[in-house]
Amino acid sequence: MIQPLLHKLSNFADLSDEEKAALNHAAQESICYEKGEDIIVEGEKPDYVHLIEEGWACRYKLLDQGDQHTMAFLLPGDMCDIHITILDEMDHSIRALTPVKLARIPAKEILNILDNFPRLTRALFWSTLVDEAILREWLVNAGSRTADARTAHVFCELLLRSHAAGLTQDNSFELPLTQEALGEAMGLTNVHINRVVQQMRKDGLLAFERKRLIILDWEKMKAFSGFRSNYLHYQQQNIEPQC
Amino acid sequence: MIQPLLHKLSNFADLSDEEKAALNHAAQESICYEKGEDIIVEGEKPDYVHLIEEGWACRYKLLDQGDQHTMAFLLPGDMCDIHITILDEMDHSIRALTPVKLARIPAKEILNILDNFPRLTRALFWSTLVDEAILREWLVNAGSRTADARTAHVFCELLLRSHAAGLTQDNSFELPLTQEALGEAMGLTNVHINRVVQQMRKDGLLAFERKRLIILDWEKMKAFSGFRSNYLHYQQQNIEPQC
DNA sequence: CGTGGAATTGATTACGTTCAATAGATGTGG
DNA sequence: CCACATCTATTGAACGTAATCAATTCCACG
Repeated sequence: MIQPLLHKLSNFADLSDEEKAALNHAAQESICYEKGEDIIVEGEKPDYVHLIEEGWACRYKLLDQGDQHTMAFLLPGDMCDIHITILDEMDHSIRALTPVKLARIPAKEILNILDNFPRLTRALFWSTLVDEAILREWLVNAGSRTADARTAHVFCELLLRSHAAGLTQDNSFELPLTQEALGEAMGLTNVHINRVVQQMRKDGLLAFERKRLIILDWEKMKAFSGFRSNYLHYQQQNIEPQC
Repeated sequence: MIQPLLHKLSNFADLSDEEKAALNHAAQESICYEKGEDIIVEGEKPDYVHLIEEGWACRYKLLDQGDQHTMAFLLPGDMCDIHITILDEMDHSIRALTPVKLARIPAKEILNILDNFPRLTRALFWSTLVDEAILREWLVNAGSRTADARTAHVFCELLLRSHAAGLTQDNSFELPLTQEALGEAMGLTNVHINRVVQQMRKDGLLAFERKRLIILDWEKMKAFSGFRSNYLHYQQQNIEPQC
């Protein structure tokens, strides 16, 4: 199923049934990975483009001393590696953070879409540019925001992205990550993530229930983290929740 | 003149005379900005795509408290805002760091290239994906490297990028930035940049002459910063200098 | 009910900031 | 060509955020 992708792209343009069918046709084959498994490793040149159907993954790089840094969270509806149609090889790796189900789209199917479905092509290009915009915001986050504001900012983003993929209930979404995995994305230790999250709970900003994150006070979260949603480029109204 | 862009794209593919002429035709009109002037401001939707011909610029975002974060350095041959062909509005601003000369390419000229010059289109898409890869590396930099390694890493990158644009002499290139401007990109204060640069000079890694940065020991710089050039996706040989 | 991963807490350390002052460089007008 | 103004680089001292190291508690799951 490619519902999350369709749901996300609908934020950019209303796709025709024909266009939806083309996407669906391309994403026939599915493949599953276990939690913790590598989907693509730096240096590879895969023949397929991967689309997340269920579960979470991350982009990451290994560093000299053996530790690693997460550069992106990939959730249902996100493309993992559309770059490989152009670039020589992957410059980073992708790993399953939960059990994931992926659509394997043959590169030639993507090229077919690029040749024959201009509006769909623009929608995919839009999605790529949004990914780049997210990267810019994460860079600002890492470089100029304090640990607590940074963490809150990513939570705000993930709520809206989950919402765009049709995965929210009210102001909550499934966040199936350990504090350690969060830390690797924020450039913080699991210890410090823990303290930051605790403080935000005390302040009534958010709550956790199982692996579900509930944003209790959206306006406060935005103010606290300096979050502005413009970089996500959602054109739809009502993208922000009411709390 | 679009020499720097052609020089850079030659790292991806050998363009035909016809393709070069098409690019040249698109980039007829030029415009100059003073040092410190904004070229594009967040929220705008410009009608032209800007290409740097001479000088340096930067992408930046303003933060709550009035300070700002630089997300990219743009040097000759770099496109500022090819996104605006798809996205609704700019989610960040671009400013001249030195006096700059830009080519203003009408959006319709870009669309013409996209429709009629597939190899050129792929070359431009390659360039966009490299920009995204640089962003990922900067994110790792900001999140997981110490101030000195981070600074050295960016210097390594700028040497190779300058080289790709045909702007190096031996192992040196013009770096027309204040330590404050560098700091805004690294998420460091000007004071700390100063100390880091001084230490690297003492260690014989690099030297400054006017506004020119000379890499004295490339291998040491790479080892010190954990720099690997793969993310720049240059396919040409001899991209790395001999020291 | 026991086991192992995840979350939590405490104490210490270090990297980089902040504030403040000085020195150097660059540019401009008289 | 000098005097002044301004921007940039440099240095010092104190502070603070987040890392590190080390335990302990919690919890999901077999």
